[in-house]
Amino acid sequence: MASMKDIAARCGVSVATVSKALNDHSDIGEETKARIREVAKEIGYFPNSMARALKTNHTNNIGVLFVDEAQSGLTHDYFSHVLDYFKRTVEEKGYDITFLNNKGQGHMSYLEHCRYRGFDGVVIACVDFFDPQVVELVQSDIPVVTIDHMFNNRISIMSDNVGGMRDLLEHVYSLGHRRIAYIHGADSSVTRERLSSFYYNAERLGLEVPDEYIKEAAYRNSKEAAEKTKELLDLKNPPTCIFYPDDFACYGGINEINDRGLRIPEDISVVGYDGIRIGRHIRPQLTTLRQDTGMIGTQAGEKLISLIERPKTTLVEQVIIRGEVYPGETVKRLK
Amino acid sequence: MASMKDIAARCGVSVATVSKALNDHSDIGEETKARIREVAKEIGYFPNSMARALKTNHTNNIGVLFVDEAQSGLTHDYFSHVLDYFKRTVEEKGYDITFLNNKGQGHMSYLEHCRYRGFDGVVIACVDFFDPQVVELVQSDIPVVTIDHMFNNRISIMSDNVGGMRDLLEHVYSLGHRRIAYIHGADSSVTRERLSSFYYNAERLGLEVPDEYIKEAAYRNSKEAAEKTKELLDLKNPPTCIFYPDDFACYGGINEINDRGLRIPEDISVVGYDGIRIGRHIRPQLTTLRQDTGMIGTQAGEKLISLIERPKTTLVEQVIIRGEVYPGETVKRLK
DNA sequence: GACTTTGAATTAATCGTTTAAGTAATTTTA
DNA sequence: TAAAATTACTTAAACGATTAATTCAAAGTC
Repeated sequence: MASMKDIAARCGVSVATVSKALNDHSDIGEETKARIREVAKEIGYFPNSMARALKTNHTNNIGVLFVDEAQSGLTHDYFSHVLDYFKRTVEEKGYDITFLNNKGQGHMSYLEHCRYRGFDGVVIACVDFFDPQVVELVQSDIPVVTIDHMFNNRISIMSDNVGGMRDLLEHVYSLGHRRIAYIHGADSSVTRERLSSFYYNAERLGLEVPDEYIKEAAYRNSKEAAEKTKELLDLKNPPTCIFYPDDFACYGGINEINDRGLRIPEDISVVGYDGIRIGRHIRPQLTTLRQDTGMIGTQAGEKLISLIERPKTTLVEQVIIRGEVYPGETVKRLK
Repeated sequence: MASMKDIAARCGVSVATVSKALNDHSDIGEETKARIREVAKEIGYFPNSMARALKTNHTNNIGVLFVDEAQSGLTHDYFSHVLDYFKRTVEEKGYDITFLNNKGQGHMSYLEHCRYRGFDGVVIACVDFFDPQVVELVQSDIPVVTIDHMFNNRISIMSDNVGGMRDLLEHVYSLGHRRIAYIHGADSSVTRERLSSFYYNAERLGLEVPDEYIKEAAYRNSKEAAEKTKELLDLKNPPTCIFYPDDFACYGGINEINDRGLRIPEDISVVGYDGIRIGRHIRPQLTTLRQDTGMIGTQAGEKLISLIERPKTTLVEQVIIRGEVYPGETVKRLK
């Protein structure tokens, strides 16, 4: 409400002087600066972000594109934690975050929406990375950081799926398991990484992986996971341990197993992926790979701001964030 | 990037004409309008929201204040769903949402942050409603909708805690339970509503509620819930059913009960609150009160937009959103 | 003492829109 | 047919900031 004009009037100087004083330019006298700053505080002045953005071409606002299939990514345990850390990181540096969408006035595309709002940068996660609108946005001149998907010449923050799957497999192997099945998620770059790591490390460890041990079920879909579990349990030579697409889906498998009167982990072992909070609060505690959402969100924030503020000197790279095996109680030590 | 100036140049008209044509004013000829619209589409013109906001004093941007204790409310299952629906509702009407915070540049208060960004309105949930900065914001002239907390002369959307607790109690009563304990959450207006409804309806149903049946444990804290559960189970005359602050906390109680070798619901019944998604995917399915996050979020969005666009004719009221008992499998039918 | 430099401010243009007020041409009205 | 009304524009100011260019006085230099 209070503008520079008000301060200028009260101090008997021009608006330009006020602007320069508040931005601490060198060509304003110290006493004048002090007086202006005092009056500014007194009348509760804060700059108008729109006016400033109009002139400076930067808004201190970051666009967030998190679009889950049906939902908005907000209700996705893994991504909501990532977003939470991202938010805290950028807010501390004076940036705000606004959700990107393509549903609004005039059906703007994501890129158009970015220009409309003048976002300084964008973080993208949890979307269909083959959506033409997403591709268009990534290829534009707007600073972009993607999470869990790589693009050429763009910064991405990647959860270490290859290492995570290796660690999980080694963990389970070290507990004596040799017949391990993997119900993987729907096709995506994340799925491919985990799956190829699974095959690679299984071979390295000398495990046999019959084709019928590999199934597909949608992420976060307990029903599909239960169905695939049923198929696995019905095999002549069933696995001793089943890997699931994620923790949520894993509970679908657990239900199916319990429904058959089998116990976990005594009769069969299960392994999730993500490390969702509730998994540590329900018995038996889920054996899973805890993805480091804190580091992923924080790194995404820091890299994006660096890219915005120092485009030349910011290294465009893929940052790999390691996860950690959470031992839990759902994998039995064999013999 | 493309501005009205570009369109004006290409069409050989003034910028004012372009503005009026695109806003469909009546004093521009139809053919001219058509031509301008065509060129606008052709060069991919979209208005600059900052410039427009500067002039019109409205941004089509809504501030969201969701601040959980440690977290940001994003990782809170109940609120993240509410926010998700809120987001969809307002985005469809051309509004964007930006998170409010007081951590940024110059440590702006929430209200200052609102003025800085020029939010057309604000939705508040999941915060400490006694925080002076929150109070200041609510009392300001900015259109506000609060969720789950009432302020005088302000619109609020309230989950029906009184009705929810009544329905739960009646449900459990109808299954034959007479000794019902309640571990309630930390003090807040929500807690008070539920607790007083618990007492009121217990009396109405002729239930005796000994003081030692009422305990307090923090929301979403499975450890505290487990401790209180232990105290309840150790009573000379333990309850046959325990109510928890919320679903998440309920799992703490379930663990404690299982650790004692007691079965749910055969030996003791438990009841949560919220209706979190995972509760329907883990056996035994939680008996709980499903709060209607969809309706709460949607109503909050619609009322706020109404307040923004039609301040005079928008009824300032408390909208109560009923929940629904989800029967689940954790309450035993007694005889 | 005339000339340059430095310091501290002001002026004016600009960012991309919106909109009240003005203008010129055409049409309507009596 | 002259005055009034309508149509279709343009001009110019404004929103609240930033910043290049300018001014003017005081101080420094030779």
